[in-house]
Amino acid sequence: MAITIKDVARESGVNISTVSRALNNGYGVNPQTRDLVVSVASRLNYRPNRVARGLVTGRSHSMALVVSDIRNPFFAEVARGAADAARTDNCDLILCNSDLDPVRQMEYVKSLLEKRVDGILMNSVSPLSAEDQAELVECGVPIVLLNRSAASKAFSTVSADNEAGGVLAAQHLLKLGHRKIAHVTGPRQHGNLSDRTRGFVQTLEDAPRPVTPIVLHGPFNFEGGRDLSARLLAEHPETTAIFAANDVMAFGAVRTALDRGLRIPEDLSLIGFDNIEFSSIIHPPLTTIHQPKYEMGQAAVEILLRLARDKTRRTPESRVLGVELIERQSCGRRS
Amino acid sequence: MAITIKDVARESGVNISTVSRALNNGYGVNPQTRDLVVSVASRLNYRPNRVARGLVTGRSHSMALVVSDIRNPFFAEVARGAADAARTDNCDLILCNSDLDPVRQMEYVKSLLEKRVDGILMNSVSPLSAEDQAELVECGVPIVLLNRSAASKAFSTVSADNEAGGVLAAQHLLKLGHRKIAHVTGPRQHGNLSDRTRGFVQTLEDAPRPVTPIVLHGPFNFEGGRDLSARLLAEHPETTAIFAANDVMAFGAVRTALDRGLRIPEDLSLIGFDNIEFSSIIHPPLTTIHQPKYEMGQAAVEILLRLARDKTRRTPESRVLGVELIERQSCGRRS
DNA sequence: TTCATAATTGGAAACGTTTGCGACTATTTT
DNA sequence: AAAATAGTCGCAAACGTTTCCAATTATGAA
Repeated sequence: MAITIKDVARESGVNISTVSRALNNGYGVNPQTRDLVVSVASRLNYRPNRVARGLVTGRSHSMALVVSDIRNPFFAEVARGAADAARTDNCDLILCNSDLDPVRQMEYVKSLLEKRVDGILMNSVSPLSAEDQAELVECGVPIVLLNRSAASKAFSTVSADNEAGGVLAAQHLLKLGHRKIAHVTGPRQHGNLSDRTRGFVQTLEDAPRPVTPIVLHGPFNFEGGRDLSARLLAEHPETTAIFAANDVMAFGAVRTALDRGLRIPEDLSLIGFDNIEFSSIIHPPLTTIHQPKYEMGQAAVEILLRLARDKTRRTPESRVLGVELIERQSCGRRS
Repeated sequence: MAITIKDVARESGVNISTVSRALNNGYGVNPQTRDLVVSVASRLNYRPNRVARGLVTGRSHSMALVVSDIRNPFFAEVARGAADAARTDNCDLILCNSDLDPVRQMEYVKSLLEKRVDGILMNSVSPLSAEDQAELVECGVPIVLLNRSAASKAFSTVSADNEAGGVLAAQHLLKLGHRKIAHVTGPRQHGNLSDRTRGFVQTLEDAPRPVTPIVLHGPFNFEGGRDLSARLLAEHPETTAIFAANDVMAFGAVRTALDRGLRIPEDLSLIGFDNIEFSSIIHPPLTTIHQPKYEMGQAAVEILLRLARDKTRRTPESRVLGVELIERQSCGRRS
């Protein structure tokens, strides 16, 4: 059996309450007995039982991260930021994959509530029914949503400045002299994607010499990028630049370009969004809009930590983090 | 405050022990009162406090995954498999990133022990000192190591059949008629890498017309693959095929080939190891040895789960999972 | 020296469960 | 009809902490 606070108390000839005080804050206990207790504890190799502590303090010192799939490099990066931030407060991070399945997501949340997690960082609540969402805001545990700034005001949110990213992409293409511009993106109802699209389209239309881009919606993945850009180039071969709503869709566009014998960036310019690691590895290295993924995870648990401490006034907090244009070699100049 | 078993007991007019029995196994309690209790519990929206339960049962229903970095796609896939397997037993998965730093790794482990996790799935113990390793085997919590079959017999292990993967790669290249073959891999002391190397080299040397490959060691990442193959091709331009010890190194070799104006697979054949998602996305799609990453994560927590249940005879268990050649378009025929 | 005060410690309740044991009732057996 | 048995259920201890409160001791001021 593991050794407990009682063993330490017996061995040092004091009461367990003294042991507890000596080992925790150390305040209000005689330095001598404190030293004694500490030495006995380390000699016995005592490790406090954190679940017992959690029972009385009400804090479990764990956070949860509910994403659609950790295999998505975007979420992996967020997870790393979140885990590192949690570690600074001795919290650990529970990983849940929902595949955006509402049932699974609620199952996870309920299980997490039973575990009394101190906070939950969630990918999305949009697939959830209104009742489920209401239950989430009522359940009492702090929740922050990722990249869902448009969602209910009841939740805290952390997101990248998606609209600004769209603007950056448009400006870059404009500056390079492009006039035949297209945009391939995910499903229409996708909140932060439409922010990107809005910033992009608006900027093109507000330009001194306005451009109206072609916008295509489809699956938010490699195949979507590949197929959408194939359709696009078949119908509009005059297109000189494509802005993809994320890097993986851009990779799909690269594949299509290669299949059609187009050179990048000579024949076709490509710009992505996310700046995942493989954007710099692929050929040609992809010009893209950098999202501060690691920092988003970090910021999210910082908010969660704050909310967990102030059990009183828990006003939701929202942060939007800046994005950045990363120029690599997939965009070329047009006269 | 959250509502507890006492509230349910009071509301249904029975003792808390009856509530507990009714809600758990349900055995030994009158079907009528059972139904009553269940309905009251759901009406009050009662959620059992799992930390209180954990305190008495001694099981926390959580597992931990300690990897070097979740951003490595290999580990992300393992994590997904582990999380899914854990979910089947209502366990959840705590994610820890060690960066292979021994200090951080031990900190994490100690923290996990305090949390009374039911098991730990670990990337590696090799950076740990002998005392630390001894402490791990002594601590009483089941541990399974990933891809470290050569490690101490005291731990359970799950690994891919690395040697067979090396054999497969060699056979494939031989079959395509290659005679000038090289192998770029990670640092020399890396256990499972040397398994791959051994299988590869042995097979080439044992062939009817034996081949002695050039073997280069370097950093186990993109830059390593890029630089090693650059050096290789500078010194041995006659090389027609390279086996990289993982896909990311292979991507580095692709970059080098492109830089030198070599076509893949016409001028240079490439074969990787891992079969991460981007292997099929990159151009040309990479021929590689598939590791069952998801299944490895799954198998690991299955072992952990079994070990957690049988607190008695805890004999370490080892499983090695098969690998598979995935033929894509980065390897060509030589006459 | 005496009293007030501060510092240190112990006792015990509490956190929310599970579970062994005994008591009581209903059912069956002889 | 009495005894044995099975089915229900309540009581209370236990899990390992933290923390409030009271008790004791040491310290300083008057």
